[in-house]
Amino acid sequence: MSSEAVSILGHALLGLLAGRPMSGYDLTRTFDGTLHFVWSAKHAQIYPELSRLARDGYLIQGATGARGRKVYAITPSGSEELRRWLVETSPDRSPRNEVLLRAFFMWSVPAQDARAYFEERERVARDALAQFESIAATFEPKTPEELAFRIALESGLRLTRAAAEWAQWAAEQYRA
Amino acid sequence: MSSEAVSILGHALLGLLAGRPMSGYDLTRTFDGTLHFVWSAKHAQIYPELSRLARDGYLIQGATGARGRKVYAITPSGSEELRRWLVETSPDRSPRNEVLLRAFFMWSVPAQDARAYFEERERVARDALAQFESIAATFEPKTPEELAFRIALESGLRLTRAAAEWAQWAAEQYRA
DNA sequence: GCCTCCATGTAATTGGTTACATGATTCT
DNA sequence: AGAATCATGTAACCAATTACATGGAGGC
Repeated sequence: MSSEAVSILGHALLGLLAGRPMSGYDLTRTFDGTLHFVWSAKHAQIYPELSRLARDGYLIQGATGARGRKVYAITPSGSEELRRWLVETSPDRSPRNEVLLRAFFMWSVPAQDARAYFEERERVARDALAQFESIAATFEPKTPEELAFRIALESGLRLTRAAAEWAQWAAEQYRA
Repeated sequence: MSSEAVSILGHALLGLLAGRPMSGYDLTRTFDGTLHFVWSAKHAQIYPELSRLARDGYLIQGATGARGRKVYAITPSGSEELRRWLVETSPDRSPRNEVLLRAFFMWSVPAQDARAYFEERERVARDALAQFESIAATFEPKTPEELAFRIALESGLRLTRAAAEWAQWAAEQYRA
């Protein structure tokens, strides 16, 4: 077992596999797709982490399929570790925000360049917002998993809308 | 000179030193204070990065003061690199969001625990919001630097308010 | 004299990305 | 036959945190 501490990525993998058994390849595509705006991970980080979680008893690896495909499933010990993380610990990471960091230093460039920066930020936010809105328009959650997805989507809608409005307001502060 | 690529932290240091010359110790305290919600860095990362920036000609180190204090100032080459970063490149980091990642997996715990999670998120957001509001109440920007700070603060106000409202809404979705 | 804060640095480790490397299956 | 996709893994490197290590200056 040799239980080492589980990283955030490890917990993310447990969370995804709590839904259904998947391979490293499937998980990699999930990070590229659904989870793109939430967390990211490359296969080079995922495969070794799966090995570790299996070694420590949080996952079991089923029979190897075609093309060497390895499907992992969560164990009771893995479910318990996921639960413990979700209900007994809190997020404490100070989230780094590069958009805001740059905003801090915009006084050092011509007002015209600063304005262009915030206008571009607004455009990017409005594009993302349109994407979120089109998903939300046709999505009616029916399962607990789908409700959780809808809640995450709602965060995207609200925070991205706020970000777009902020960027617009900021651009106006640099008007000549 | 040996110009290597400058990291985001390197650009953050250039941005701070564009305001006024400072020591590594001063910069460390700035990351702990004003920049706490925007970017973080420990002295163990800052000191070697300052050496690198000085080696590559972006900074110059003035005379060593009391207790070995080393004050760095930005050079014309450093100012140009800061400008280039701000106006000719864009933020591309996919921001990781642990709060949202956990929300994704909340279907797997009892509704009561999920509700408690979002209620706690709301509390944390409202506390931060109150802090931002009290700063904003008495702050009237007079210099370009202060305007940039006010714009960053406005982001804090708007995004944190949206986060609090989202968390409240999410908690309601898990009502019995 | 002792405590706190100022001040700098390195070493060890973890987390994450890019690059390297290989091979099977399916589609055209 | 060739291309795209499925599928896994390792090595090298960069970014970031934690721990280790040292010493000066000022206040009590």
